[in-house]
Amino acid sequence: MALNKAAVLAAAVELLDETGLDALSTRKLATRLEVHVGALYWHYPSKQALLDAIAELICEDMATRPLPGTGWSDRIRAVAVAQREAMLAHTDGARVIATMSKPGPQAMAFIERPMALVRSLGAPEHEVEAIVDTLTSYVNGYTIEEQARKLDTFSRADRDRAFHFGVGLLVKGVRTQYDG
Amino acid sequence: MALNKAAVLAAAVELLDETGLDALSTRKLATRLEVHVGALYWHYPSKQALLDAIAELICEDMATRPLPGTGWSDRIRAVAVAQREAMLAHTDGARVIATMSKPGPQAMAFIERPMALVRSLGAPEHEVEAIVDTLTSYVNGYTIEEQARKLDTFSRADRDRAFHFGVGLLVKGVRTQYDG
DNA sequence: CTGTTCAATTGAACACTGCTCAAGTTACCT
DNA sequence: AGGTAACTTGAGCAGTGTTCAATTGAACAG
Repeated sequence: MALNKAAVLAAAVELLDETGLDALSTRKLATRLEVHVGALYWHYPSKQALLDAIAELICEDMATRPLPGTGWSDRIRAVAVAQREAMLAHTDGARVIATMSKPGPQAMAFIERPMALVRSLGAPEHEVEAIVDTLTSYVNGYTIEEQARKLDTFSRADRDRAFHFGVGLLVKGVRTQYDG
Repeated sequence: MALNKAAVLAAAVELLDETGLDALSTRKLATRLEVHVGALYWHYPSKQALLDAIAELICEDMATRPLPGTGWSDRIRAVAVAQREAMLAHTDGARVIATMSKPGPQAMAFIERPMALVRSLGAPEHEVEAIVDTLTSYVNGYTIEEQARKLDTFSRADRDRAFHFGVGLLVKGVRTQYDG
């Protein structure tokens, strides 16, 4: 009777971190919680709903990390770093984000940060969306690839370098159009 | 006795296109080929191997599409378009590419095209790789998102516009550093 | 023809998966 | 003490990827 949404979610994140997304099954989760499978479905209507909750947790992390830097380009870089870092914090984190069924409140909260930043450059609203969409698409794409194939081939330092380079390219592209 | 690797692969692509990646099961594939499940494993050692073969097919498409345009930036844009188009040609194509276990010959052949293009700008080799990696990461990230959540929310024209905008941003970023 | 070889397929199973639900067990409120 | 709502159990359904001994069928050698 000690089970609740939060406990299920916490155990699911643990299991995800230890074994990865493909090995995250409702059976193993139930075993870890010393409960039968059916009990999980009282708290979450489906495995996808549970994965969506994990995605929201990751998005909350993205949305609440501090953004060091004062200038515009430093802060937009920091947004990209926060997005990647929050996904890297969990095994297959990027894939969890990619497979979420629809953006929840925390996901919305997160994109509001780069949106406000880019808006302050004076870009028209529909281009603000396009720019932010481009940035987040790149970060997702890079991190999915990173977690799928780069983790045991490249050092963390190398991966960071490549990522920062990519973000730099994008930021330069934005700057040539709206800044200075 | 008419079964062979090519026939299995072709049927798998058909099934993928009709029902999507999540519904692509070895059982349904066997039924379509009027064969028992076990027979598939004579031709492919695992479902993943079969998915890798589909991924290679998509990559071959990326690598062989014509690249219209004469100038440098037109051709690099065309590479990005070819990459996206080849993935859009199949249901969940981008996800198939993202989950392939390792890049095969056709995948290598494809990245050689932007590599050569960027090399011709005079960038040092390690930056060539970083630039191409950034571009392909963006295209993958955008197309994964597109096929997962944008297909029945935005028109094809809208999606094309957003994509071209993103590619343009990236190209501008590259240009400010190595061109003119 | 016969006999052998061997690639290819069958048929049946194994160990898993997400999910459902009637029946039970609690825990709390009146 | 009785009733109600919250929660869990236990068993099962329909599906998944994968394995493998046994069988087929065609090609080839004597």
